[in-house]
Amino acid sequence: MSDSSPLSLLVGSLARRAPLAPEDRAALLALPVTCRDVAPATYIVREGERPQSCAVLIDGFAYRQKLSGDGGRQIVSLHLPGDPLDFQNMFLDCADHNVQALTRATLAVIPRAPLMALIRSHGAIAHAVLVASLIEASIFREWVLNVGRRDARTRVAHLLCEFATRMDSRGLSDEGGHELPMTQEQIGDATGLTSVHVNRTIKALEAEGLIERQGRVISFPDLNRLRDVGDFSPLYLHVAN
Amino acid sequence: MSDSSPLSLLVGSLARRAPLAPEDRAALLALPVTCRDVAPATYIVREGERPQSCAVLIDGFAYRQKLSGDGGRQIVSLHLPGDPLDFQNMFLDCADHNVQALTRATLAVIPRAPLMALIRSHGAIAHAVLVASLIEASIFREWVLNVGRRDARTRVAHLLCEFATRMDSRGLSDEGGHELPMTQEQIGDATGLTSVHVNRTIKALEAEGLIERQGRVISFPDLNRLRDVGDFSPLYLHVAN
DNA sequence: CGTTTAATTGAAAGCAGTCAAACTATGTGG
DNA sequence: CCACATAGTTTGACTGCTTTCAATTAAACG
Repeated sequence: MSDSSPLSLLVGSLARRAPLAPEDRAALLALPVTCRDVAPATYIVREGERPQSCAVLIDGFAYRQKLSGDGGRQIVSLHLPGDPLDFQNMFLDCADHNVQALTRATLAVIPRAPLMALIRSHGAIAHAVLVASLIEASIFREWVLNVGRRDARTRVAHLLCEFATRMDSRGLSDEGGHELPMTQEQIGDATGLTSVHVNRTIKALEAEGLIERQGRVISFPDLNRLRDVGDFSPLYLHVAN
Repeated sequence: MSDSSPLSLLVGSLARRAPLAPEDRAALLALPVTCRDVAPATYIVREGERPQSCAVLIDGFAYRQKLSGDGGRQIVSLHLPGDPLDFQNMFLDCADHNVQALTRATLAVIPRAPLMALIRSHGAIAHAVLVASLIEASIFREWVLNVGRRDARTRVAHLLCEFATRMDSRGLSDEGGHELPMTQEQIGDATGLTSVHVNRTIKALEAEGLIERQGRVISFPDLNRLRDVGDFSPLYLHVAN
């Protein structure tokens, strides 16, 4: 648990559902790593590229995004500190989507070769990477459902619940509130709605007392009730919690 | 390539993007396996369960599906012969979605323990499983975009293009047409539309000469034009093709 | 402070949903 | 081989959720 290394967050993230021996943890922490600060909206991975390194989110938030032919943007997932941002590109031929910083963010960048070597030589780490990517896939499935079969009110509430739950499960929440780092346009891109309708939906949720806002800090006075509204069940996140 | 084993399809499916040595292939083909025929709509995996075996689709079609609280159904992916249907449940605590047979189907059922042992002992097979699940995740991302940001006409055309492309890439297409095994209601569940609107959309595509139908066999006289309409680019499928 | 970005609001239009009914396959049993 | 039952497709009329367009207000930032 050497909190001094930027990768200790990654170790915690991987070890949460797949056990890692001290030796595995040490090997991960010994990886060569470069830290990099990026501004909001910076592209971390671009569709079509083949990155030669793997970024891990250390601080701040990021998201995955795809563009449709007519210019529409769809955010397909959100990422919290500790999340690996492009494991998949180490194993696939080229990136099939974009990754962007949502806020100002700090990245730990690991060169491709030593990380690959580590995964090949340490079965437990390979296992943890597989589990992490399977959980990510589960979240994608839930998003297909969210965007495909729920109305605007439910969709937005679901997104907020997922965010709050994931923050909580990592102990990243402040007491009494979660800072939601998204603009209403970004919430729209994540839910398949327009920013105008997101605004109306959020104001309605606020009027009902389901959420409270002060600036960009959003809080959930009654998360249980919001979970009902958002048709939210945390099973798909596969958190012990 | 012993085509006699029901698992030879799986071997081909895994080996397509991650090389497998003859020894790896032989080990896969030596797995204990039971074949099972199921009727359309049979549940292969149920949300909440923890399966003790892993089904591989040998013949016919299947899909993954989730239900929303108000009874809506969202199909989140389609599966073709050769696809493993619940690798993820070997590594996660419990199933987060349902898997159902789309048509009458034949399954090869592998007990959990020997398959796990094989994956642990053969790095190349573990690698292939990871690559397969990463590609599946890529397809989920594209579906989020499809359902979230495209209009009905584009969505349906995209689904048809994906189906045709995946069938083609495995040599499963008949000459001059693909048998589309889905009802219009199922197409609606896969695209986030109602069956009524799917019907109108499909009839419009037919009137434009983009698709042809005779009974349940659908064909694509001009797949290139359909790809334009469906905003379809096969990059996300990660097929050599 | 001034400038830019984000949030808010209203009015109008449209795409897709809902409801209901008719029609067409498909398959089954007599 | 036909009559019936069932499942799926098709069509029309109407509704409504969400988008679009446009303008205003508020907040963030250098």
